[in-house]
Amino acid sequence: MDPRTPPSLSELTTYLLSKAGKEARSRLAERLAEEGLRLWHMAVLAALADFGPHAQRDLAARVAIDASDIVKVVDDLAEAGYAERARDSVDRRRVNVAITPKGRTALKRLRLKAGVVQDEILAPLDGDECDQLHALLSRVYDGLDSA
Amino acid sequence: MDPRTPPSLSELTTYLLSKAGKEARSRLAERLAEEGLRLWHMAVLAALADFGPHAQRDLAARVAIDASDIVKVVDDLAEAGYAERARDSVDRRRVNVAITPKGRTALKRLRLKAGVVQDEILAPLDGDECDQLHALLSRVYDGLDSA
DNA sequence: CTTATTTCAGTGCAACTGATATAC
DNA sequence: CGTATATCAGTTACACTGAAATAA
Repeated sequence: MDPRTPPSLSELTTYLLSKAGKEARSRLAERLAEEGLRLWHMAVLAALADFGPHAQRDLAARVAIDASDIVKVVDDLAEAGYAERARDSVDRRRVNVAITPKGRTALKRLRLKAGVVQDEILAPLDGDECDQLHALLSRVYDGLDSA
Repeated sequence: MDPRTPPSLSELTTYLLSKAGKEARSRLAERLAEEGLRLWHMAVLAALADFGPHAQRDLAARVAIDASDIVKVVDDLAEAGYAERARDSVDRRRVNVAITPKGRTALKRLRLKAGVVQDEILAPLDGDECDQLHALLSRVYDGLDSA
């Protein structure tokens, strides 16, 4: 039997969005697994690299993960030597998390992997079209919280 | 703390793709839950409406779900009166599944819901831009199996 | 005897909920 | 006291694996 997608689905932009997004995520997850990492590890490292140290709670908000789930992610990063925890000296409830030099090096590798996956996924498009897609998706992404 | 997304992530088209897709999926799932249905139920109904009756195994391939997971989906659709099972008379291993008139009516409702969600998600874009996005994503989607 | 289809039982991962301990 | 943070335990949903039952 031919495996063509039902037109009622493929005519939905949101269906294509969902499928392409899922595929991108799963391919990147595969690559990250080579290093024993998951997607959340990369997201957290990126947040720490881009915005500096965070309290764990703020880290969770930044990458939109549940506060109860970030504990294990930071555990793993600390164990790998990619991040450091330190009790906040003024508010001793808080645990500040910072990226280490080793973490920055790892993040560079992860970004390379992400670039490779992106090139695979966007292979059907030329450079201009990739830019167009990125611009359109940026606006869609920015509009997500409001509605 | 401001919850801005780390630029290292938002500059990745695949990140935007993944996030927008996930949001679209979860919003539609919410709407379908109002009818006691899930996303797979809609996908299967769409496949049956677009391509006619399928053996269960072919249905699974069509919507890219695992053969062992489609059993419950068809169970639910049959129980709701949206689909009918019938043993194939020539190959009695096969169970042929067909959509019922009631199923078609239900699918129309589901499509309306999907349209509403899509309008929400794509709200930042005008009509032409929606068309552009759909055209770009179609080509990305079509390229997914090859690489 | 091998293969195909359906079905069920179990595993692993991700996202969320609820409860607790500690500190403000 | 009430609130905030971090942590842990348990729940649900989802995708996949393995195996059994039936039929080709």
